[in-house]
Amino acid sequence: MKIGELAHRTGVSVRALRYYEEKGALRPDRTPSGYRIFTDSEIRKVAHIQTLLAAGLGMDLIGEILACLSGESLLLDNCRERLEAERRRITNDIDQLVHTRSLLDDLLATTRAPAQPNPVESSIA
Amino acid sequence: MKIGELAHRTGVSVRALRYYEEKGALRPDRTPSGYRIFTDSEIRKVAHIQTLLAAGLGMDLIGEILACLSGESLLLDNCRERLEAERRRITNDIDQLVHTRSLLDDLLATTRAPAQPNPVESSIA
DNA sequence: CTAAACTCTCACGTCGGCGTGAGAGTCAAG
DNA sequence: CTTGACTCTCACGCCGACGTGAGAGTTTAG
Repeated sequence: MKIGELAHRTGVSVRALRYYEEKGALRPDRTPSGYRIFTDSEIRKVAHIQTLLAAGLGMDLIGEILACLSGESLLLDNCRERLEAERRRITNDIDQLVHTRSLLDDLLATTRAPAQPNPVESSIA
Repeated sequence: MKIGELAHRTGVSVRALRYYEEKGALRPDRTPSGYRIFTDSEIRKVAHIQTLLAAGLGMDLIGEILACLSGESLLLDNCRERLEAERRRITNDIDQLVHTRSLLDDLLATTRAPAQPNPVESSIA
């Protein structure tokens, strides 16, 4: 498929897709005239990129990761260390967010407290 | 205390403290000559600002929150709604991060799996 | 064959949370 | 009174993930 369709099917802008390629996260083929051609599997990759971006990883690292994965699996040890570092950072972020959420709860509670039925928490809380 | 000491005691740069004031999150007095004068309680406020920033809230909202709190408690309903929206966003972010973390675990596992002792998870996991 | 719809490659604009001088006033120590 | 450490107010710089034209070629429907 061409870039417009991929954009439509992933909900990601054309510009963003080109940017992902620029960073090495996507490696589409080209038609003789220069148009990018993507396969269905790229849809999943785009979803992964979005997920990793949302988790705070930079495109440079994501590019390396996807390059390792699609090129030929088995990441360089170098790359593994960076991934493990990111994993630790994410765990810290989670703890931090949980803490911050209770801070917000305090703010919301101490300023007024209308009766509230149990609001069904995050799957983890 | 003056801004340099507050910076030293909070670990936040002088520039950042001035920026927080500019956004209405801090409201220091001034000496006749124009120097900002902070009280000890500002130390806690700065910590809160850092926490909220790390959780992804913008300085504009943080400014409103701290203004409400320090001015006189009881947030405007308007402000409460925004806080509750942020709370929901944070819960979503947490779920998202937990999901992303397991994605990273998959990546790290499927590419190689050396014996690993239990690495002690986040307090919540 | 033509016009609309897509796509291509530059390349500059944006936004937020500060960093980093520039130039000038202020305060404490000797 | 001077010197050096702080502080003040502009105001431009930075970085990352795109947005947004500009100008030009490609493809497809009628």
